Amino acid sequence: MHIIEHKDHVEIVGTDMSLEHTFECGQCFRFFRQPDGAYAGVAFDRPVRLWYTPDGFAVSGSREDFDNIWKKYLDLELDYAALSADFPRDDFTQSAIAYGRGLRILSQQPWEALCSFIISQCNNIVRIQGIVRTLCRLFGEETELMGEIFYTFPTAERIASLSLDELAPLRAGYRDAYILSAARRVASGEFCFSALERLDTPAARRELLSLEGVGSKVADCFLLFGMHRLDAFPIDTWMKKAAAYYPGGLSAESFGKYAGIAQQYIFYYAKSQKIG
DNA sequence: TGCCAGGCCGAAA
DNA sequence: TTTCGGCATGGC
Repeated sequence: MHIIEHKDHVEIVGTDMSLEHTFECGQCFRFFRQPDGAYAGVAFDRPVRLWYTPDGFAVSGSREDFDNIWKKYLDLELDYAALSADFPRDDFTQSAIAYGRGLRILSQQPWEALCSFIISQCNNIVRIQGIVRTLCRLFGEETELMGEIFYTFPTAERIASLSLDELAPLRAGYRDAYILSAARRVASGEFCFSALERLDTPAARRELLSLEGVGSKVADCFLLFGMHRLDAFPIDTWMKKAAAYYPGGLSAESFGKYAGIAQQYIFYYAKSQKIG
């Protein structure tokens, strides 16, 4: 990986980064493909654009922002091709890896990931994106990039100050109460992300299950996408169905300490094949 | 129109 | 311990 600094963006060459696989694999709900082919969204309260260049891809903003924020957010220092070489050799897993080539697990902010995956339960991705978009537009802060208006993800404190009636415009249904409950526990300091960082993944998962509206699936998605616990392994109904295609069944042990990355390849592939 | 969606909760078996 | 109905909403 080689970095080239430009006036208003940074170019990264020598990676297998796939913007579409990374931003369209269902791990985040805030980035959208633009008419010019770039991906634009907001993370860490900053609007950002990413696009392909002849030799790699580019990220808007300064070299300092790239070094401090985007390099880690995009998980650019982990060699996904090398680690996925150790995954099982069955056709199903290998097809999933090939399909999702260049996919990277983002390091999203914990509160945004938790809130987003509470919203995700029993919901489809297009509608999740819509609810999150409304949440940010109504309660986030306005920001701007290249003349386009974006909104930051609202803080837990901001949401904790709201009522259920004020959340009703989200049209999130029964998830309103879960969002509000989680926001209040986070904002009060009773539920602390930095304390969670000090726990191993199973212990952190147990803590997460104490949140209203957080079960095993939401907990694992949060651990993977909000805390970058690459061993977290969301198991749900489609995964059990997908296991029918994998002799011997799918399990965390099959993929070692990168089970979370593997499950994301498989999730993305299974959706494309309409498995389940 | 009906099925389904990155589920969770509480009750019943 | 597993199973099951209910929950809000809207994409397809």
